[in-house]
Amino acid sequence: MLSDWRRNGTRFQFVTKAHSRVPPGGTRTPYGLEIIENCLACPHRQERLFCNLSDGAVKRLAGITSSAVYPKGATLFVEGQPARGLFVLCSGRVKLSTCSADGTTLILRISEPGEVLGLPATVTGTCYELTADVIEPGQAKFIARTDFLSFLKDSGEAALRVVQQLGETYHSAISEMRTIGLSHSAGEKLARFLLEWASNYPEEKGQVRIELTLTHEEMAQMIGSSRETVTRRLTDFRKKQLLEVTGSTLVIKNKAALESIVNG
Amino acid sequence: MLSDWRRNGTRFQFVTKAHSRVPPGGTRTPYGLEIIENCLACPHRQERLFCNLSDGAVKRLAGITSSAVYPKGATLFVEGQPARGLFVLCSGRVKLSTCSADGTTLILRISEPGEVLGLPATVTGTCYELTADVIEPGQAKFIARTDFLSFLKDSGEAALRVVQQLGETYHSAISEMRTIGLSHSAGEKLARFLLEWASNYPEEKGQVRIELTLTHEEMAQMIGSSRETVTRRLTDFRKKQLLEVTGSTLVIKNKAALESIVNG
DNA sequence: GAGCGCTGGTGACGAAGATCACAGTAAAAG
DNA sequence: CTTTTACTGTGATCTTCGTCACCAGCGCTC
Repeated sequence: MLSDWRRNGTRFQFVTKAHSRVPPGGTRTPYGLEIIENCLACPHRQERLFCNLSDGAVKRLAGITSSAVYPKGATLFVEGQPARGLFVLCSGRVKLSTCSADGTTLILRISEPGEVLGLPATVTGTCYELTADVIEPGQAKFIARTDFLSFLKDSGEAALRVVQQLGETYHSAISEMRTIGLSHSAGEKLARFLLEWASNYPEEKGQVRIELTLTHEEMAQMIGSSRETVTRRLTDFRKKQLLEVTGSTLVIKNKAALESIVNG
Repeated sequence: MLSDWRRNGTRFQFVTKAHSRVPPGGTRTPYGLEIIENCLACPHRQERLFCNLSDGAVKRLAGITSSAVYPKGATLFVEGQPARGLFVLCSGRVKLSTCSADGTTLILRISEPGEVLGLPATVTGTCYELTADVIEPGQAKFIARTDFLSFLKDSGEAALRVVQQLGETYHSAISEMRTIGLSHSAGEKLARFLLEWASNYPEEKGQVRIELTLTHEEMAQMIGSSRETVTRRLTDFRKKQLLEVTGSTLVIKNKAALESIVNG
């Protein structure tokens, strides 16, 4: 399932913390990122399930969170590690994966800003079931397990929010499961994956323009296939006028046709 | 992925409720099941995550639960239905599956007594993501969504327990994901599945005796393979002295060898 | 006891895809 | 500006597994 020399996957074993301090008057880091120091004043607070708590709860959380900016390639936590706590992703994108003894990797999810990482393991007190690697630099807040649990005990509001968040996480896992488990061919899996990804973008006349900053290798790991077949199926799709690819932008030209692939 | 004439999978579309009333002095139904009327006095209460709440919480829950006994083949809920509420499985076993447009079925889990079914969909207020079919008759308590949510709001204790339960559910989903997504061959998937199943039974000198009341077809649906290959791999394993099968009892004779299959 | 529904067991065949190997680019590093 | 590294694109093989087809056994009902 792995091929070429890509076999030797590199992995940062230690979290690389970068400058989280904002220079006086400035809000930009070397990465060109907007830094969120104060969750209360965060511009995204409303739209994010876990961040949109009452002022009181957010203030209390502020007391137990620590913030850091992570470069591309940084690892937030590793599968099998006892859960130290959870991360709230403020910006950037994180790859959640699991890998087997022989190095085969399965990517379960690409997390977007606003998501909570490591929540299931933190609340159950077990080990992280996945590995979290930063694939697009960004900021994350860390909350230690014990702090979080005592916070949860006091705040019924937060507990409910956590319940919802967990429900969503589960939902997306099932959805991923369906792409991998219910498809007859790699083409079907790929179509499923692309449609799933496209569901976050607006559709216009059966066409969707999506940003897909993933390598073929990574897509292969998401659908449980090999890099070469992803390349081949993708060119098939292009030849059949279903897609157009320009750099990291992918335009689904014929969404209906893709859908008919997954629905047999 | 489906074969033979087994293609036409039957599915009960409506819940079949059976006698839940216990005759005076008796605790047995026509199914030979022990009926649990009162959760407070339930002999299993201690050992079951969700049932092991304080007396107060259990009493309050009693007011909003309804109990029923389900025969084999009954369907508790169907994938895609708006979530009405959740079920607490008191006894019996339930198959959780999802199926695609062409009828291919993927089984995600066989639930055991004490588990909560339909929880993620109920708390997020979405549709059930899976279908729940009874494969071994048993009793389940039903709690309607709105009742449950208002109960959760008041009881921080219960909310925490729900959080844990969701974490466990997620954990098992990931584990299932690994069997399906990280294996190179059907044999590997089957070995993974058997070992996972065996982890609930005691090991003795590298041997484990497990009860496996699943048909080859069902196992195939659990590992995302076909009935015939399950049969073939299973006979392979027997020929290699890794297994012994007698009726629904399966003895793993050489656990180490099975493990070496999954670890490459 | 004849027939039917469901399950397990096997052989034959073909297609899909993993793997290997290498060429061509494109971007970063030196 | 060259060199290296990372990614994409294809061709040739070879294995696996899904599919079709058929048989046998078992429990059930009529």
